[in-house]
Amino acid sequence: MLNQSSDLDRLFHALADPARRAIVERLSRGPAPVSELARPLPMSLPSAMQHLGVLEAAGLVRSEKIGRVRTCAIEPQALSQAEQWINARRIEWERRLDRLGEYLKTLESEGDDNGPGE
Amino acid sequence: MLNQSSDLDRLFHALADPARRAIVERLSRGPAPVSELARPLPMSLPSAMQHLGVLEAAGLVRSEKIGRVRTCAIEPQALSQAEQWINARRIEWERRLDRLGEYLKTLESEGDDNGPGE
DNA sequence: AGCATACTTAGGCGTATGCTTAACCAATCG
DNA sequence: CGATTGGTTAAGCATACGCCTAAGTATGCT
Repeated sequence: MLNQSSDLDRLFHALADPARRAIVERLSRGPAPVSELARPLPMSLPSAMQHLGVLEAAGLVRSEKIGRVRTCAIEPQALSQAEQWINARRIEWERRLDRLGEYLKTLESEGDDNGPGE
Repeated sequence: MLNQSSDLDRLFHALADPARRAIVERLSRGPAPVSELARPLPMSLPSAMQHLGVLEAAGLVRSEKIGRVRTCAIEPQALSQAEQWINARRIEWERRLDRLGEYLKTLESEGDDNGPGE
């Protein structure tokens, strides 16, 4: 595949799965070991670990192994990136709607009768 | 909060692809026909249409066919849902960090020596 | 009518994803 | 030390994804 998987690709992909979002939700309330993250999930431990791997690859989760326990924690910055992309889109369409509003006002005050450009 | 899952699944999945994000970015600047959305993408028209289908299934894009031209437009509300989920997570961990801060302050002022819970 | 345009549908192909079980470390515990 | 607990690796399999080409439909132009 030609895919060079950008940061956002990995981020959104990581969030596109209920199990992974559940993990993020849990970790938003505080760090936890792997087994605790896996327990509520309807799947085997290795599968849960795979999801954890995806989250870690996306930079959403950081983990450290102490003794035989790996403790996971959320990495808030990563989520911010996704938020920023979404925000940027909103800014764009809001600005566009503003321009459209201005334009319509102009038409109104000038009594011009051209159809709207879009 | 436990389950409108598949909505978010579709949403984040839709955003996890650069071609689809490119389409959303383009549509944030205003409506466009299918062919214009497809032109800049490094793929065939049918493939682009498939992406469009994913975006539409996710509720991110709405489209209407007039004559032989299908015009697509963005559906801002859909993106808001994703934003809200992300926001909710941030609220949670910020509140958690606040509580942690309070706790540490308490320890400091009381000179107590119990190990930290987390 | 004949032809171009703008999609749309159908079928197929290779890779990625998600899940499972079984086996394998490594750090405790009795 | 041997058993248990917590995690990791390996191998396999079914399905989903993303892409393609080829052919089909519907609209508009001349």
